[in-house]
Amino acid sequence: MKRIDTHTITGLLRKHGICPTSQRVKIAMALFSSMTHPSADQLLGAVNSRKAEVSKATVYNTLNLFLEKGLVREVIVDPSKVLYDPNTSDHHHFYDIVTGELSDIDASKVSIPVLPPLPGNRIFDGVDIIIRTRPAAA
Amino acid sequence: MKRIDTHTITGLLRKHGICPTSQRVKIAMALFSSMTHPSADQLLGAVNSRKAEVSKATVYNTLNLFLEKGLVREVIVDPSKVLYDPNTSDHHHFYDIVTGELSDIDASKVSIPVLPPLPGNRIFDGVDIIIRTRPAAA
DNA sequence: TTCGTTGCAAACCCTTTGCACGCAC
DNA sequence: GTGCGTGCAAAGGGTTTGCAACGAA
Repeated sequence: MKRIDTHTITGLLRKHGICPTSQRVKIAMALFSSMTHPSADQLLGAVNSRKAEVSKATVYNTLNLFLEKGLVREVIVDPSKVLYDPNTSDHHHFYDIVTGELSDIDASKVSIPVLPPLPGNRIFDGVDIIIRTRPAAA
Repeated sequence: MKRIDTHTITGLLRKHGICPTSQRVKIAMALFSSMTHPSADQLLGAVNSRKAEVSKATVYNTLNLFLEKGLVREVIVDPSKVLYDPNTSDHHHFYDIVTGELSDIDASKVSIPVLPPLPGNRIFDGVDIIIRTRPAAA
């Protein structure tokens, strides 16, 4: 649980061209202080843990807005739900296929030496590397 | 469209411990001759293109069975649907984020030089590398 | 007969959408 | 007053499940 103050968050939102309404600030606070990769549903629960403050639709809309504005990244490892990654620096992921746990890998540790030629008339957009693991004990 | 005969498919199914019923053979034929990465829905359409031969539930059940038995791989790039990859050899993917097209990259072209240390008490299961692209023309 | 497989429809879950209300400027 | 943001509920779409019918050994 990282300590993040409201002022930092509102500044961050504004810097990305997002009007910092109270709901958006609450969602951003939950996301950036989590240090994990929460799903929309987990965020909804985190924000409303004390009392209902934000609706489900607003969480989804807000996350899509953050995504569009480059404030968060989407991590797609489980077909049943999308995870959101508050870390936008260059990095990759370990994914435990049994527990569903996701953790970061610094990009410097797994860089690809040579980018293969892109097919057709395409331009590079990014690379996702997911290293799948399983718990060691049977 | 690869040429694949029924006999090859039934042998393949049996080798993986799957009883080759007529529906399963049809689904496997469609999948292995496609040379793309079809979704469950596309396979359903392909198998039933002439007349209804297999139900939707059977397609999903069969694909999950194939997955479990290691006959196909799952490719998760789009949260809205799972794609199935008949190529189980070691390879990775280009994914066009606009058109949704997926194409293979031979593993030798993008190998990771050093595997980073796994977190906690985990064992390696595999690596997925997805190189995202966009069409070049604006 | 017996057990595994199939088909249908309904259930499920996550996510998106439509529309009215509310707040800020 | 105008426009964006929000909440609610309903719709949407892919996937799974329950159960009866079916089919091969």
